[in-house]
Amino acid sequence: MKYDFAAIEPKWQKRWEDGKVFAAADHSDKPKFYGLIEFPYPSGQGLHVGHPRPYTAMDIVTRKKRMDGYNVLFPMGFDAFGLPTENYAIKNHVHPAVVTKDNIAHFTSQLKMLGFGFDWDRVVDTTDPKYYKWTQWIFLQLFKKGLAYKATMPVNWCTSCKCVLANEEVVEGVCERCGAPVIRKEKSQWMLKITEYAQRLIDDLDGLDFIERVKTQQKNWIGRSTGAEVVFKATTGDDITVFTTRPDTLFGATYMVLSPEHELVKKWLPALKNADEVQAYQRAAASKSDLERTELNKEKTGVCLDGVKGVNPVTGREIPIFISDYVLSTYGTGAIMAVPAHDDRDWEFAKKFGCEIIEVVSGGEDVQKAAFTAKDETGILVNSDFLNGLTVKDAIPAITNWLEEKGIGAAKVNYKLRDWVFSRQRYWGEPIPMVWCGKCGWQPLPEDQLPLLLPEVESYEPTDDGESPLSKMTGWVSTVCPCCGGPAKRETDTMPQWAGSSWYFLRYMDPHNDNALASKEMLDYWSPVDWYNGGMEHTTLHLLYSRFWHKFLYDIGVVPTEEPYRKRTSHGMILGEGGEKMSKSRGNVVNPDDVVNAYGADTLRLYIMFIGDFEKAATWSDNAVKGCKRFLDRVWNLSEGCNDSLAHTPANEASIHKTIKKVSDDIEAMKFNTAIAAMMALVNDFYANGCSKGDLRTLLLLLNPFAPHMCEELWEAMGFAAAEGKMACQSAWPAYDESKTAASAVDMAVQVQGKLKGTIHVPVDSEEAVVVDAAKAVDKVAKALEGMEIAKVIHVKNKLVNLIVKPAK
RNA sequence: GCGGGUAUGAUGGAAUUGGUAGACAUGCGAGAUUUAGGUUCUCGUGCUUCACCGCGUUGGGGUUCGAGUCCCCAUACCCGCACCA
Repeated sequence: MKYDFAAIEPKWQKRWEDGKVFAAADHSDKPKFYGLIEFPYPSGQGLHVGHPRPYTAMDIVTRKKRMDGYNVLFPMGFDAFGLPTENYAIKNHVHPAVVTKDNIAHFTSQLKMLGFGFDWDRVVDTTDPKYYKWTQWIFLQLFKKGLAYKATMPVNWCTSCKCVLANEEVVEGVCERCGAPVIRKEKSQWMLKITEYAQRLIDDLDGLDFIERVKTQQKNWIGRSTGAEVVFKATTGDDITVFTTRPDTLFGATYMVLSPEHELVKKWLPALKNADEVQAYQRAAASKSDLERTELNKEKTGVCLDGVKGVNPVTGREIPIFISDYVLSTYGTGAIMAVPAHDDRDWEFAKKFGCEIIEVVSGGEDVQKAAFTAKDETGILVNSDFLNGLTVKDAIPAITNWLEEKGIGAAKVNYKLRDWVFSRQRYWGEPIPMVWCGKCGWQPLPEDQLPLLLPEVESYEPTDDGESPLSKMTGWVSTVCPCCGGPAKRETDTMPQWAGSSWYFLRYMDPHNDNALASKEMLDYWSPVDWYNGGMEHTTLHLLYSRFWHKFLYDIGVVPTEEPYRKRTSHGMILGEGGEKMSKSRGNVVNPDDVVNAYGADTLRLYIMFIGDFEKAATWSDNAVKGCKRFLDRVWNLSEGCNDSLAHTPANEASIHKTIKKVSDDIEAMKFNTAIAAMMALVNDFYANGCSKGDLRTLLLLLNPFAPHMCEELWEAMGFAAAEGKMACQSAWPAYDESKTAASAVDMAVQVQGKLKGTIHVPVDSEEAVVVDAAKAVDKVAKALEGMEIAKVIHVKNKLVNLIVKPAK
């Protein structure tokens, strides 16, 4: 009989689904295992071959875990709010909810076709009101704890999407999604205080089993730096607080720089002699896009404020104050003390504007020629009164203490991480459940009014003035104040796409609960996620956001663990033939449907796992797919050629035990490519040595997580299903016997002077004398030994023997 | 600029603690089966003057009996961050 994947695969998919084989049990004596992959955005294009890479990997892991005897939760869902759906709806005049429904149906059928062992009873859809009710609920809790607030601030504004973006969504000055320039715009926005969690988000990484680059990337993004805040007086009497990581260089501060947006500049403006020039600079800075700001960062610009000076608090000297866009309004205090002798940027600015450069740390080259920035023990303080003679390391705490005693400064930690801009001026998102009352201010919607449903609108187009399409729905916008009952208005912005994905893994634990986001019992049982695989591109977005929300939920007693995910791994991208990113415009997108039709889902799964190192990018190759099909054909054909014995064929015994060990270890380490290679090698052995029913049985168990349809079919055909049930249901991952993984005899390398001369076949663990005798019998060795005597023997058991020789006397 | 990573046949990629480099697969070559194509099976396949010798893991040095693996220098490519004081 031929391997008819087109008949086999739908047959088993139906049986698995009808039998609810992959349903997770809410109560079980087995240990639990929660495996998670990032749920997809259901785009109109459907799945492409990049999607199944992480899904197949986690499917393999969870199928093996089931066979190891775990109660497994392996769920799937859809992150369905988002711009592409909304844009499609605008263009084609369909409701986004309709588009979403169709796309989800399409994705679902594609996923089922690939045979993933998802628990389909637990599917979540972030656009389902029963789901986003709880997304809104979490927002209300954040608001009640003071972690959600509305603020007017310069935000990233995408000129094409007509929408604000989070810092994390701006890549190289352009919109991550559409590539249009991003500019700064003053807008009133809902913000989430993720900065309040900055330190915990760093500290708690230590206890987690995350791949190292995820940890470093998150730490760098949060960007902790320690230093001090120092208060300078201005000649106007105002205080100017600056942040510095080098308070030790205070004596060398010869000027100050404020960001163009700094409040004091506004206050001083009428009194400045060059007010026009200052205003012109402010306008220029405001109109620059982020891209322009970064591109122009080679050349420093700025304007000196004419009419006000700062006073260095330790030297008492009056120093000039500049505004410049190299000082960011959103970091620290938006103002710096400039120490050109010991900071590259200040040095560059000072050279251009002719500011004084005073050395206060000796040990470097001439500070008139370059800044000396070393922060280690090489520098000794000079020109610094009571700090003179101290190292930089000692001077920092000394001056910080001094400042604290005088009340003009204090130690301070700053983070690069900014609060999360949480409003979007778009339709297709969760409505923010807040009400504005002229008398009472912002009021949270009472929880019993959740979910606050998205109203029907006539147009989903964003407005040019930057307001959400919801703002036009006057009937919906007008409401009553939950506090005083007077007339009030609803918030018309919606939440960003990251909202729904920040807690979806919790919903899987108890997806149909109407009284809570999930019951305490289920949260206690399933938390935390044991293994979460996802893309590196989410490291500073989804992964960070969801850790933040989870910590908040922990703090208010909703979830039982401080961290949501115990282990995090990451997969590489699948590139098109030619090594380029798959994209519609390049025309190199591979559709999984086509591969399934031509070769079957098992072949596709196997190939995607065999393609290369799971963590690295891999290039698609149509040819290489055929090799995996060939392998499955060979396994299939074994079933017709094997003998009836249930015992292992003696010649295969060692290979079988070695392969069990290899496949078991490799799945845990996500080295799927070598696990498959080992099984291929085993099949080659079976062809060479003959194969018994028992040999094939073990192979099927090992191969089942990778190619489950074919394995189920053979399992049944060979009569194992009658006694043991479906492969997917039984927990009998094969065990191996370490002592049997070694053959009774081994090939050892023979070297003379470290050069390979040949190999010998000797019993395992042979003594040195035996090995040397056997080595001497090798022709090439005998030749090399002519006229020589052995000076030294290096013997590595079962590996090699190396004879060191010298001329015989 | 700073931080992290990678470099192995024609190709994708393997190589516990330093111990037979190139597993496994693709491609290619030869043969068998087949009316033929495809499939399947067998054998071969790092380079080299193809027997010997020699040379081989980006390049150059070093440590070692022995280096893809460890150390130093250089080159190329990739990723992250990028005026964060």
